[in-house]
Amino acid sequence: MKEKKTTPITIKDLAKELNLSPSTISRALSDHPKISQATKKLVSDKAEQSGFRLNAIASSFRSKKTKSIGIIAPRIDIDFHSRVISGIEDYAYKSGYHVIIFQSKDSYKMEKEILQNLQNMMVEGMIICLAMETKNFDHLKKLIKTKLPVVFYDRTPETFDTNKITINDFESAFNATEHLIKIGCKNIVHIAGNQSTGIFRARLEGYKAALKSYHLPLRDDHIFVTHSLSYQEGLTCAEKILELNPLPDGVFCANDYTAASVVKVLNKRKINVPEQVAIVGFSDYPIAQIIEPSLTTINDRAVQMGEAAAKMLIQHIQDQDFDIIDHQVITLKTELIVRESSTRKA
Amino acid sequence: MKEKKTTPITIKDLAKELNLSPSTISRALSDHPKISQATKKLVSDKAEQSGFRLNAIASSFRSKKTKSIGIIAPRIDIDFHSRVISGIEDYAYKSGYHVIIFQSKDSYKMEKEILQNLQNMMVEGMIICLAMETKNFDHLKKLIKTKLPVVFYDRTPETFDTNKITINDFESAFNATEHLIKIGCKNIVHIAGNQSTGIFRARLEGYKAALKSYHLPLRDDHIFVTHSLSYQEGLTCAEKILELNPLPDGVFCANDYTAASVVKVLNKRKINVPEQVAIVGFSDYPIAQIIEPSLTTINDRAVQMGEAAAKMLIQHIQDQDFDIIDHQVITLKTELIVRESSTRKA
DNA sequence: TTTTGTTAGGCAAATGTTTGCATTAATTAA
DNA sequence: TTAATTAATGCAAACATTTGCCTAACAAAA
Repeated sequence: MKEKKTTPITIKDLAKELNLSPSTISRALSDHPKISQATKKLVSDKAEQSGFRLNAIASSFRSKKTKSIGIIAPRIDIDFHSRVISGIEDYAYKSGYHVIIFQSKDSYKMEKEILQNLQNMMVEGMIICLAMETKNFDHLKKLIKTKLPVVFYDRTPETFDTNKITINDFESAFNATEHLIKIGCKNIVHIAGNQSTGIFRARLEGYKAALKSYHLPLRDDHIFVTHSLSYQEGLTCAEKILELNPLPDGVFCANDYTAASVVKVLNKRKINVPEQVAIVGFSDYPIAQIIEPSLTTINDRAVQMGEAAAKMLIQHIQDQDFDIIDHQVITLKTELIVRESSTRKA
Repeated sequence: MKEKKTTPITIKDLAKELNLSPSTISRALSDHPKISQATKKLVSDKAEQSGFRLNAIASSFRSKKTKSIGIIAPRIDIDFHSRVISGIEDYAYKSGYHVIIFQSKDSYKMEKEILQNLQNMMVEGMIICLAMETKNFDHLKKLIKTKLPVVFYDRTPETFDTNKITINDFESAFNATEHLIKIGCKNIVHIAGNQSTGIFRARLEGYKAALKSYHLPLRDDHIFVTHSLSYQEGLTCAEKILELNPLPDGVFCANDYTAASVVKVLNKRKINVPEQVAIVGFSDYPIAQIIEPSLTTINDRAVQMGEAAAKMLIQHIQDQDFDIIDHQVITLKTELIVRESSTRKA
């Protein structure tokens, strides 16, 4: 029953068959300039015809180039991350790299463990979004000291300088809040994300700054801090918002899940969105277009963020000129997408 | 400016320092029974203290075990796939494997190309969801002939037998339709997926079978076949449904995006869901809970599908007993989740 | 004492490719 | 004709680890 494992054809086999040396085969296969066109054709034809495949492991072993990059994301079944990763994979594939993906599940322990694995695997670079639990950055600093190219996205280290791709969360939040003010809101609530994470602090600050700059009062009971901006937490916040007196006339949420929850609860209570309460979310998740009324939100450029991260990383891997760069920070433009939830009749 | 590249510590270095042979170090590190506890401790302490890391590439090269599995999905920024992949990664990680991910973008050409790459990389197994374009299965048959363990999920080959994990699309669709019938619908429309794909054909058949088994007439103009079940296509279908005379009293959609579109359009036209038209979707995407009214749908077990695929694959990789198995098919139970869009007042 | 067995570890080959350097053949300049 | 140059290819080492087989040392059995 047991079939004999067919041993794969190697470069040596080809060499023997063609009466050439292994080195010539190797060079012909990688289009080396010192090999004649005739020989190259000979080799590639033979390779094709005999079903030869280059052993990538042996090749990596010898050349020290694995053509692989590691990704650590908190999880991949979240719209934002799956889009970033899609962008990374796209760009990487076009550049001849492949991606190895791990989920930290927002655990510090996992993050450290994965980092170890990835280094053993000799990836040529890494793209990382920090786990929420991560407060100690020693493992990351140590990693960077090894000179392995690393790029962080979205949730990035704050206590030291490194390569990052982010959006301007402060400004985006400012714009979102300003938009509410401009359509006439005077009493604006914010549903905030976990304050141990920089981007959510920045969004809160942006909200505050907008109020301040328009001389609107800042009320503590207008800020609702959640743990993970989940749909569930959004529902609870919405209930609490309804108890506020007077009822706010605008809500800026740090993501679209919570914003959608608020819309839903207000709809149920027959409170008109946007006339009575206008709502702005963050991230432009698919639901933003689908819910009724459709949701004004911030396009957070997830796919582009992935592409930019991959591009930056691969430049650092390949380009000599980048050796001189200590670290690089790219901030992507965001865009306020105005939809029904903040469009009041004139 | 250029820092000297610190050469990594190898097994040989450890051997020299401890006056042991490389083979002993290797065995100690992998907990070989023939090495004494004392030596193991010595070695692992020294390894720890000196920052040694085992070169996984060299190890793979020699042992022919890469501990990696390849995934080919149409895309990863779609809820269903990102959840499946999350399930795969989870299970694989626990079992000591890592995953390399590629997106075929539903292109046949890409699929073939990726397959080549993956084989060169010497992954120990592959998990594949077919590209929509793929009609010719030669590349896959050839792959399977190499004895490399492969598991397909969701969109699986139909012209030959192989390892698969699917749900019972026919039965799920039957149940969904039956549910509509049982709440009193007599005039049910189906929004179908691309009919070149087996699972969408099966869903259509399930719909038809349910009508038949309840002696309801089957009308051609009640079936709307879409290209990719997108939100946009859902909107167009919904408009066409409104032109039907009489207006249908139930809609079964092959996914939640189109279902959400229909809900949205009907809401806009002030047609009451579920009283006038009841709606059932498929897949239990996050939006299903968020839209108003919330959507009755089929839980398609995406995460479990990923876990099951990884489990099956890893068994085939590791377990001698599986050599005797030619192919294996697992069909997961689905679940009808009844929500507001099909709950009529008694 | 000799034989047998056991335990812990060493030797050296093997893995498939790449690459610096050497070599050969062919061409050109002198 | 010969030296110098160029083009095309070969040689052999190197990469870090694993593994089949061998051996030394010691203990137990005969």
